[in-house]
Amino acid sequence: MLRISAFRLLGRTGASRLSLLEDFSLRHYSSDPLGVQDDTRDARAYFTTPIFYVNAAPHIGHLYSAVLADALCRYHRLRVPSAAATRFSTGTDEHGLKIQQAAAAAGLAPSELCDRVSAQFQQLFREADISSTDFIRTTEARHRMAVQHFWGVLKARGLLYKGLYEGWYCASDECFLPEAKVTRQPGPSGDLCPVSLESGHPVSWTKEENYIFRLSQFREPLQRWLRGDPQAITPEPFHHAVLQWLEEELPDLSVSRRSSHLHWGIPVPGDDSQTIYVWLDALVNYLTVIGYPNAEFKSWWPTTSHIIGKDILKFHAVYWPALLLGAGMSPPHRIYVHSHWTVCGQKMSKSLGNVVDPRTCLDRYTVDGFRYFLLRQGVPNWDCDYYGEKVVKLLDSELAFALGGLLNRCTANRINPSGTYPAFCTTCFPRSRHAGSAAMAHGPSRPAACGSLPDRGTNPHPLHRQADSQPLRHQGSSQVVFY
RNA sequence: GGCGGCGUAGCUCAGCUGGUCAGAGCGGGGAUCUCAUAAGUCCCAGGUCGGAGGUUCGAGUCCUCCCGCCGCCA
Repeated sequence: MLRISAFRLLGRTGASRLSLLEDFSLRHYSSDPLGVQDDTRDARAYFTTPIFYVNAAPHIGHLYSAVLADALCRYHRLRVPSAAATRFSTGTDEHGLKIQQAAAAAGLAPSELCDRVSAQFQQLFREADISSTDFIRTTEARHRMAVQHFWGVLKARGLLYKGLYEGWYCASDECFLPEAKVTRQPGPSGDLCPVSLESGHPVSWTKEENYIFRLSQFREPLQRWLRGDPQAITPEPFHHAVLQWLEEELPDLSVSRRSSHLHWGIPVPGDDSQTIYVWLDALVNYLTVIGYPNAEFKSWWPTTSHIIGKDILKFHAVYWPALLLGAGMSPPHRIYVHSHWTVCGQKMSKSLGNVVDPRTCLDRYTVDGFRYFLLRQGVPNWDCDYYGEKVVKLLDSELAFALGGLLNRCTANRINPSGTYPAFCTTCFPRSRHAGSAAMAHGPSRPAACGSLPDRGTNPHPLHRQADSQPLRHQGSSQVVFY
């Protein structure tokens, strides 16, 4: 879809904004992978990525979420150009036992660790040209206030109660587990130790008093919400998956932990012995950003679209809507779910050593190139596979040869001696923060602007590299490339 | 074991709500251009739409059974 629309944009002379938007609305691209049929057209829209846990450096899955959200956001801006109509939030999730433990291991205060890793995410998103309007960190004061207020609302509505929880608890995963999800493995001393069936992390029998959220009460309202809005969660298989979860028993949710064990978080209002469960804490960020609990947030909620990975579907499609209903609010307008990227057919993992550094990709394939690849080759419904050759071939074929070839022909002196070009529509191509973006080039200045682009010198296949092991070379040459 | 999702050209995927008896990109084969970055343009081959039944005037699309993969529950 991007190719076609880019083609059309380039081909048009003096395209007005209105006719352009009309054109878009008239076209029927059934290949649109996200099923974006924005039925709240001309309304303001608020897009969010998940907030990313700062226990590790960002990977391409994080970037993929951000790029998807960015694309949706930019698309909405094209439809509704007013600066006040679109809002896009991303950020970092900075509370939790893992952060607490990782910081201790590194000899840092948790806040120092958070500052470092959050900065990495911010840097990545800047480099990737993610046009978010907000970046939130759950350690901010406004967030603490929002969460505590939200808690107070739930409490006032009788949806929280103190309960004694007894069961297996996994500190690493920060969750309680039913017996069925626990297995035994040989421990260091040879005896069998209980571990999580999923993660393999140790679990221990825990008996403690926590605050419990009456999640079970929302099983039917959640079902009604989803059945009443088949588009609430897309793609459709994920909608089905959530409905299936709701066919089963939905037990109440423990939403706090002992402060003596977990102190890096937000204390329960009026009870310092308990810390608010990190997922409740994290999910409220979506409200914090838009001003909750001040009344202003209502102008952005619920016209909200969450872009999430499938691994956190349950939190966003079951717990979060239930919490919102409990607090007297509507669930989000849309939840767009994407799958994961594998690398050469294998899941990324540190132990395999195949984690792909997104900043390396942005450098190697250019920012727009890698963004294009993620959007063009990504299929939300399925896990998609990344390998260097695939990226290179796609960019060569579609950007360099097809689109780039068109540009070069149009700008060649033999073909266009007067150097006359249509002006770029600035609505469609807002000034990029990246120097050298071809979109900046218009009119006679194009050659000069494009001259700053990486060129291919004498190498006929500049992006053809063996298994993304060699970086693109920049050579001094008068020839330019569209990227 | 129960429930749910998925299975479309060599590869990656569109094909939503039954109706030009299936398309795109890549890959493959052929032709052509030499203007522009040794690239472009055009044409072609390639599909038991997992298998078998059924409903229907008509099914990739609906129903049943079977096979395979994935997920949830037990």
